[in-house]
Amino acid sequence: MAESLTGMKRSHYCGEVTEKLTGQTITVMGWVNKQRDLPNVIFIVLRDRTGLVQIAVNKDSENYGLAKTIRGEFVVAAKGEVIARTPENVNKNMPTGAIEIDVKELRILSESEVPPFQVADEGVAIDTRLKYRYMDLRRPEMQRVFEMRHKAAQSLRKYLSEAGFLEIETPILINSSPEGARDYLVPSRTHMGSFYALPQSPQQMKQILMISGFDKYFQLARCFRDEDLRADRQPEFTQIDIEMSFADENDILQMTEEMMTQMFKEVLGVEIPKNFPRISWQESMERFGTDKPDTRFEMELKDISNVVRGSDFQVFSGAMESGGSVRGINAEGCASMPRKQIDALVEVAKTHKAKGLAWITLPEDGTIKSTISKFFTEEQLRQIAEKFNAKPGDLILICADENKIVFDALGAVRVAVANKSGIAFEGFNFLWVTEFPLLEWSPEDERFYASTHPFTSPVEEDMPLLETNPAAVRSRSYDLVLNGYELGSGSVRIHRQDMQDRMFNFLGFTKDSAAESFGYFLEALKYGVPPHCGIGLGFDRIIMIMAGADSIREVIAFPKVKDASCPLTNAPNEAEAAHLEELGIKIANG
RNA sequence: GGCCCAGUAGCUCAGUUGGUUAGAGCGCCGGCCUGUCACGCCGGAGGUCGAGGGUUCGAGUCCCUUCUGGGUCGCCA
Repeated sequence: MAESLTGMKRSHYCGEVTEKLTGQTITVMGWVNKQRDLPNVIFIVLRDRTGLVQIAVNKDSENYGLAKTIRGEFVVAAKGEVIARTPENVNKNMPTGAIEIDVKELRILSESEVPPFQVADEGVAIDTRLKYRYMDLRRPEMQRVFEMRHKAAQSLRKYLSEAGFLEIETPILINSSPEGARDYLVPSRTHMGSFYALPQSPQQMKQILMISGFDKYFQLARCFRDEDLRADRQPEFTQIDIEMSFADENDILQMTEEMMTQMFKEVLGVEIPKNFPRISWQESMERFGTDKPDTRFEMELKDISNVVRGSDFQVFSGAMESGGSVRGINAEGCASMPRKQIDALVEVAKTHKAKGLAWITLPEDGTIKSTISKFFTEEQLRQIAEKFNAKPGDLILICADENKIVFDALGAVRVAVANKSGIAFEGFNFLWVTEFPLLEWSPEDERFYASTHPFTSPVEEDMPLLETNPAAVRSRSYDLVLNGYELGSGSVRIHRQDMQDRMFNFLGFTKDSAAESFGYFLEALKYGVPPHCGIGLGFDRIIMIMAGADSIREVIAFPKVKDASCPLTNAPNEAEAAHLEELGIKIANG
């Protein structure tokens, strides 16, 4: 039977019991990691969040009978003397392996049914782990992750506080915003038929805080987006949300760099080189085919449009005639890649709407082979290879199409090749990608939308293009990228009413529709707005990369699965009829 | 919404060309074992092969549908 705690007080964590405590009487409490029942003694290995320690109950002990009944995952309190083990009995695989606790008093604080899986097990399926997340989280590696997460949050708070930022909470129940991700809606009881929305980010509230005079703000803000999940995307996540006034992009970038390097140093002990590289969005696309390049390896894209111009190969000439381009990458040392693997790369390209890939191989014997040798002489092929600085043993993969498709396809193929060819991915390569296009054309709606949000400041000198070539207008925006992941983005905001009006006007808002969507915000813009800018960084994603995890679920205590449900709580669940009625809600097809 | 992958004991998995009573390791239960530490030894329990339908003399295995999970495209200001 489980007993109460009365009279026992934990004096040490399991992992803290070292040889220095030899001879002392201590009390530890924890979960039973393992029980070994030998003829004359029962060993129990206790676990808490600091580690493991072995306790021993001898056959002649009054606690022996109780110890016999102890099973895995029982919660146990043990008081006893720390004993130094004899040299031959030291367990070198355990940090506390030089000692054990000779139990004088033993209590079962709580019993456990046979657990669905063993805490020590590795490779348990994710849905099982999440259903019994409390068991899963007992695993030492999970405990380390959340310890790290905590340290990271502490480091950020310390840095920002010392830099003069104030942590201010913003509401979770806000208005739905017309652009951007799908909002989670919350029905209002007091305003039947009206809904709150959960924030996708505290964007407008933090800008209002700038208008309010809190010139440096931050928050570890919970954000919500009702969109499909990915390995690095959850519907509910934490953002390091920052905004500062009387500052421009240089201030934000420099501050963020300091904050991140300090955090990596404090949490991982890793020195990140100062001055993160900065490249424009345009350059990023042309060199890497993506706006979030993994720069731990090169394999950059090369434009060979000029080399193949005028060729008889319809795929190439057609792409260029319609304004596209012919580009490729050099998969170094991949000339002997099996056909099957190349086909897999072609499939990757096709996923991104490319019609296919052409390739040129340079076998070690100095010859040159290609899928397009029908259309090009050997000299022309060598000319192309030259463009890629290709040498014997290399494989060149080429894509021709409209630019967006070429970039998307080759960007994805570049990563796929890197994954396949066993390139060592080491270190933490931060970089800034700046000057994203301000606007994005939507073919379905036949109009431009703000690429980020409608408060992003354009690059001043591009403003005239708003009327002539809107797609070419750059924004004063910046993304922080780490190892191929977008950690977050930010921008200099529009702080002048006239420019904000011009943007809304361009985006097709009428005075009324703008007022309806952003009324309070537009109103606030009338009363003195400091120049300001900010950034939002995905905290979970940063921790994922720091922890070396391949899924964001590994660093969120209670994450959602693919369909945005929670295997532990079974959220979401159906509402009571009475509750719905109170809210004035009828479920269609119910 | 599309595409790809997986689903066999509590957990992780094997199961050949469609062929006898579906296996292993761990875990669990019982017994034994003079200090183990991934303790060891012996024995035992435990299965709707995700579900439903079909083909077949015969289906874990082939086909269809469906469910669950993972990845991804769309989507994600």
